[in-house]
Amino acid sequence: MVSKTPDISPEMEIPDEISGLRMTRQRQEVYRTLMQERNHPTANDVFMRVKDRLPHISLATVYNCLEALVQHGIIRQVNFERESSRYCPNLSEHGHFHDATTGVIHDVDFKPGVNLADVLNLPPGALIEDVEITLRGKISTT
Amino acid sequence: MVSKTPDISPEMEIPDEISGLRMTRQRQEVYRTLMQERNHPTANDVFMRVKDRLPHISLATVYNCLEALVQHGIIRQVNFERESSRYCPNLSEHGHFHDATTGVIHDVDFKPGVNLADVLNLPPGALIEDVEITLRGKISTT
DNA sequence: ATTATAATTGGAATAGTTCTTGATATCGCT
DNA sequence: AGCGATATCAAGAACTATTCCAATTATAAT
Repeated sequence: MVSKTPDISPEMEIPDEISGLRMTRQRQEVYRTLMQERNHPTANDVFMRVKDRLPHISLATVYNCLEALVQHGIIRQVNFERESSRYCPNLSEHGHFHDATTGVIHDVDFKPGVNLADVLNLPPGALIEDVEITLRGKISTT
Repeated sequence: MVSKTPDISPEMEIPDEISGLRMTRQRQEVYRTLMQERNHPTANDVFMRVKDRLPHISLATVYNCLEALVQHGIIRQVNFERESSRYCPNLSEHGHFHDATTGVIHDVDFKPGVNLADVLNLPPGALIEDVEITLRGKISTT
């Protein structure tokens, strides 16, 4: 993984509120799962994982929690082609490299000092609000 | 639109075969539609448009045609978030800027000489096979 | 405590896309 | 041209990820 964020233990305290979002038990567990599983899990992955700790949670709730977390800028939603959305708690602006052989998704940071507007011919007046950079390919081990 | 490609008239000849793909009547019309409608139409948009010329065509066939064209590198499939896939015949490596106010999608070219590997911290050994760059934002008219 | 608001659940509904099956068309060969 | 093999098409059913809905439960505010 190119980009790192501090590890969170299974028992880590998660505050009652993050950026104005009330952290209910369900949201805490969803968020904790994302912090532990750094492999860009899908909503269903999260669901299965969280069920260990909250056996009564529903998939709809996981979707609700994920959406709330995304809405409040606490996590990011990542889409690959038409596959299920994936979620990651890495908030730094970054892209993703999808290794076609292993299926692993690697976070990809910008090199320091790089500005998208320097690299792309944007339409005049364009104000970027969100960037999604997705690469697919192989990793040569040789 | 930042990037341009030659216009194609409604009656334009389309060869019997493009890059090894047999161009059936249906594929021709689907392809022709994409060449005329440069607004990144969805499969359904294409379907409705093609029906004028081939009233018996089915949506499934449009999907089949689009997939065949994508598979053979004749067109590109573009995804925004979880919306319907869109298709474009602009083969040059480029990204897309989605204007949140108007809904218009602008092609965005790289500035000349830009290499992705110069800009991103790729995982070691990464061989990029496909790039998808999607920007969302507004265009200030002031 | 009581009321109001927000969150959760489970299941039903939706949308986009893919799959299936049988019919049609096209290709390669004689 | 005829014939079998292969590819394509059409129509609708099926599938999957996600969202919606209505009822219940939890939390916050007074």
